[in-house]
Amino acid sequence: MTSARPIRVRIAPSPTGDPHVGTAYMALLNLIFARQRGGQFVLRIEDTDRTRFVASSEQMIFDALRWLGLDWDEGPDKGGPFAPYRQSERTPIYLDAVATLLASGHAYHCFCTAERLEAMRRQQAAAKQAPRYDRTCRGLEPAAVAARLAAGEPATIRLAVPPEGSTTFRDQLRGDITFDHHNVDDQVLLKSDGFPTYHLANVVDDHLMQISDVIRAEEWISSTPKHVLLYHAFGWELPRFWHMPLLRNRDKSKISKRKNPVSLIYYRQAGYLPEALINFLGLLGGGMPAAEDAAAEKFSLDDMFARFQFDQIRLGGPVFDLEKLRWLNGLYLRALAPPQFLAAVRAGVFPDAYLAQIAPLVQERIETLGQFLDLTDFFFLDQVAPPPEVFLPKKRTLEETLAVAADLLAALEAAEWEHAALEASLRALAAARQWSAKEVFMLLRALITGKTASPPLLESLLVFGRARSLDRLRRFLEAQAQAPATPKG
RNA sequence: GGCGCCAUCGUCUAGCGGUUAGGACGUCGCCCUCUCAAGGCGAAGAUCGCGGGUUCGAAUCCCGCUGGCGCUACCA
Repeated sequence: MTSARPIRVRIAPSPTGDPHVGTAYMALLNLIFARQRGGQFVLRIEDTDRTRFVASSEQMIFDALRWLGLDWDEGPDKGGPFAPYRQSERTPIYLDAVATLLASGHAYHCFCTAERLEAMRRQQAAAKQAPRYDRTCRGLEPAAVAARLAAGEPATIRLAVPPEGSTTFRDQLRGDITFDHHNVDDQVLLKSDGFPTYHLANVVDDHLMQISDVIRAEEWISSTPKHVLLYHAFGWELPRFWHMPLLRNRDKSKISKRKNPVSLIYYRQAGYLPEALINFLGLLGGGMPAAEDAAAEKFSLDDMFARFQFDQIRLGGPVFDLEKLRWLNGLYLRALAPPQFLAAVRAGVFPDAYLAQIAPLVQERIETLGQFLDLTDFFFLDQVAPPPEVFLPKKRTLEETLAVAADLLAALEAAEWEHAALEASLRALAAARQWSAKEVFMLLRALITGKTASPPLLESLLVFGRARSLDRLRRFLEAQAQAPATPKG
């Protein structure tokens, strides 16, 4: 029933921040799939959410994936037969698709405001009903719609889900999955800002770019019926769906930056070798044949092309275990020839660009070159472990200080990584906690540098990097949670 | 709450009706050794989430339960 068509797969990251380890995982799986079947691997940038858009993100995604050796055949920076590969440059296509849907009755205009929708959901929650669009606008007369549109009233366009029946689709790893239409929401397809939502853009582009196999994370299973409905509405052939297990935190929740370093930038800066990270990712979720000893756990991307088995994938979400990654990384590091190792040290811990940023911070407070490392060691250390004498402000309890440290982590996560924004955020935190700004800055200094004296804090933070700063705070809090410091004196 | 997915040592996994349930990380011990690693050897660690079936026989098949997770946005 499915015609044999060329294998084409894709990853579709959203440029909303640091490149994510989950993106690398999906890229790896897609790349393997494509290489094993002589197919093409496409990179498509899904930048349809203008509120979360981060301009620098796209380039970071390119860099991180290339660093890992997960290169693509077609993409925004390479072009290809289905360009453009950036969704923000494809809006006419989506508008066109939406017009088709409107004409065939598969979609409709919705004039409900965000406020009304919110109120509706609150009511539904209070009545213990499932939060779902109540279809107020679904029955609007065409003339009324035209009039309101003409009057300039903002509108979205929603998918008209059939009121009865159900949609079944085949997941290649799990078999058939059925969703009753009563449980499928009339999803917004086109936002009032004129940009499509994921659901529309993704389906339209997968079809236009002739994607044969959609290999994506498990979190998409519940929206797949909407996608299937769209394919049917357009009369398009369905791709095969492969939903991959989700990477997890230690507590089994979906991997998140709050509980794990998830930024690929972090792994690169913290001195992980791309081969090791790729190897580790390949170990997760089954796929590779069982190892009969430790040496067999080590394998390359080429080994994965040769031996990875998609039908062997385990469906339970694997915990992302840093301990094992570190062990693997050590394996790779120790296997390097001495000149390669030296080169790795230079590139990984003392890159010129990094040193060039650090040097100005200490030049004016230095007397001999020998002091350089004394002043800057925290930039190079894997972690620092300040004792309570260092991080605990006088007249503050350990409990309170740890609470502020947790606030600090949250504040830095939320703040834009830029001097003024960081400073404002720290001062706001101090005010909220009724701490002096000095105390807050001192605490942060202690946690990041491990010392009470350091180069300028904010400047140091900016050079040290967001990913590593957050990780350092997180690890401090984790360590304290496990073995609380005992303040003395 | 609703819907969906999932379920083997702490973690990653092998296992696909008959195994002492295998390997790896981590942990612990011993060896090596000026130290620490690495390396070698070894140990502890899983009544295969629970309860019913099917079967001569179930971690493996079926059902129920429980638990975990995901989705439940004009985010992806």
